Amino acid sequence: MDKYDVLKLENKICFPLYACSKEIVKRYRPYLDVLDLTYTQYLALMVVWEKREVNVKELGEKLYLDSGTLTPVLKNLEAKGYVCRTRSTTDERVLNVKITDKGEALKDKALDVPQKVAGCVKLAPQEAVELYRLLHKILGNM
Amino acid sequence: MDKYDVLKLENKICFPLYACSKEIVKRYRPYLDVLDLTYTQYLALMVVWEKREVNVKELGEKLYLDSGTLTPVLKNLEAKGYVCRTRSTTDERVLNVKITDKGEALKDKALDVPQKVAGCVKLAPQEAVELYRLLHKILGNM
DNA sequence: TCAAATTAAATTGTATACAATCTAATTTCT
DNA sequence: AGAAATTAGATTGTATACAATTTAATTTGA
Repeated sequence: MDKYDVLKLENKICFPLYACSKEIVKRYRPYLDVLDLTYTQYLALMVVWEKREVNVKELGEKLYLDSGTLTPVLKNLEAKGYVCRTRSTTDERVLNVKITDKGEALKDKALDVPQKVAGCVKLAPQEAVELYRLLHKILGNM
Repeated sequence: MDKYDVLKLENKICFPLYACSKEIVKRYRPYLDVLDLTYTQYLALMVVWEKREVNVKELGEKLYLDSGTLTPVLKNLEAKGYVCRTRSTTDERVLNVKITDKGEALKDKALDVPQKVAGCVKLAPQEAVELYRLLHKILGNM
């Protein structure tokens, strides 16, 4: 044990988080490719599917993303016809993102994606629950 | 509970992993800014600091990154004078990345980064150990 | 009231990520 | 030996991420 051990990858929590996240996102790809969606587009759609209408600020808070990231993602989803973007009439600064019929139809095609990806995360059920709890504890504290 | 609940953010393990990873990486920024390093550059340097010399393939396996990502990162680190990149004499396909004196000097300046960032991950010690175990279990299975 | 401060998105610039492809070097196999 | 297959990096193209700045709209406060 020398003083440089703190600089080793194995001794960190951030690196496995980063690596795990990337590897699992990669597992989504084949299933999302079929739907012509990227993971970020899929994340954004999940929120719009649930709320039917949401503004960019709310979406950013849910997804931990800012408008610099979301603007092109949402323009892309609009170009594909899954959402429409309209300024709020009561506050022109606010952009509302609403699901379209085509976007609603996509929801049914996406239903089996979670289950298919879940197969590659081989944790016991109680381990998944614990991981979920720990991640949300970290997120809640920052 | 309807059939669309599987498409909610809260019901997934991947999204909190993705969000947690990004939020913690963000916490590195102020400390890495001082060293003129990005998180990815810092990750790469950690491996080079530990092994002194490593080729791109080995580095990619350690970091779960491919040459498409690593090539520009390593060129950047070379431009800053922290590493040098030289082709192996026994196999011209292989590119060796070696720490320089300047890179070695940077190691000491980076020593307190982990501790400073650790403060924002407010987990009990045994929770951090468990999180570490779960993440490596997932990584080991994929 | 109306200038100053704040806010929501968009834009700009830099740095990843990664799939797909390409190139050059090395191995394998007949 | 020499063609075919494999391998290591680099390149190309697309899509994030995010800090910093900008723009336009709204709210605050003297």
